[in-house]
Amino acid sequence: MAVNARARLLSTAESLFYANGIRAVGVERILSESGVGRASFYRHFSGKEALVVAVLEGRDERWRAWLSERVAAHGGHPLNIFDALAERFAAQDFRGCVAINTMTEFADASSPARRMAALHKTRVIDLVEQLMRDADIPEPLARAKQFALLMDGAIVTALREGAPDAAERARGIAQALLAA
Amino acid sequence: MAVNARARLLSTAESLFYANGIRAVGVERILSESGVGRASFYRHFSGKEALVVAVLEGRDERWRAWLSERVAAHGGHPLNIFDALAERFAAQDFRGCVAINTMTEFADASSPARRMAALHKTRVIDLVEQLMRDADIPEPLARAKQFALLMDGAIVTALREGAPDAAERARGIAQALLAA
DNA sequence: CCGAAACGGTACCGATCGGTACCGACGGCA
DNA sequence: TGCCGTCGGTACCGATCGGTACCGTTTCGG
Repeated sequence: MAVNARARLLSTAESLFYANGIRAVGVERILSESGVGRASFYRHFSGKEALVVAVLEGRDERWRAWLSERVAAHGGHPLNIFDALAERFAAQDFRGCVAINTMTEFADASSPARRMAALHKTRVIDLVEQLMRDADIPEPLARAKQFALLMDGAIVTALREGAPDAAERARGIAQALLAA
Repeated sequence: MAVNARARLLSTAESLFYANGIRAVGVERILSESGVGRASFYRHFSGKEALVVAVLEGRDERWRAWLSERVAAHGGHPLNIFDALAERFAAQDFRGCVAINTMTEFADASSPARRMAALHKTRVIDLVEQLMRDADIPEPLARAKQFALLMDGAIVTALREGAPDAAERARGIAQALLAA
């Protein structure tokens, strides 16, 4: 018998949510594309929202791991964040940031999904702050928040333009910022 | 008899879409809250998507008019864009940018709603570019694109943090950019 | 070797989705 | 006065929404 129903649900849901939006994907479709039975789904998750939160949680973890790895590969400097973003923006399936998309799709700021999305962003800022410290940049937290704003701006811009240019643009701004 | 059904539909839909998200608001709710009959709706709009596009169109026009006016009121310098944004972010009903929200909610980049949202952003860039020219800033288009990225970043950040601080942060970055 | 746990499949629930058809009532204009 | 266009109201459509209940089957550990 097929095992790991939960893992399949998470994987399928993550792909569908990211590609189509959360509200646009019904439970039915997740079930059919994952091959998981309806009952099994509700055995693992209390409902759709719980699945959304779990997906966001996994995405947060893996995305930050990916960012760390790619930044290190580009040299480890905070500016290399935007080199990593450029890679992501060029991907065929790029459709923005799940956390941003979640914030726009769920109006209630106190909903579990929104809280998870907000938590993701603060964790990214923590990561960036550590990169700042590693590079001996003064006021690492303030710098990290500035970079986070640039990252979000670049993500939205890349989604709008359908081109990875926004990463370079943000990188240029960040460079001017550090030089000032 | 009640008149101006179309105007009421647009006004009600705009409020509901902005506050709750587009997919989250059904036609039924727009009808009941606007007091417009079901048939009248489909007489004015070919469907929900046409209504969405019309709402985005109106929003684009009025938002840019509002931005122009507020920037002028703050002095007319491109940096005053972020003073205007700070006002918006502080509003109780602030829930990001309709164009950004639309881009994240609609996966198909070629859909009319997405095209309208993209058009809005290019028009905003045009507006910012003109502000750059008025302030005698070199390379106005490149500067406008940088500012647009900062604006989007500030909007997303403000939505995430639920506080208007992001506007000042973006203003600081923009200032450093012009000084460089 | 047997039972518990996890599984896939399906029937079903009320609610709502976007959309169509038709109705009677009211408005301004000729 | 009569007519025509706009209006609000409602019944209805098939499809899908998220969620529940129950089924028989498979896998695995005691």
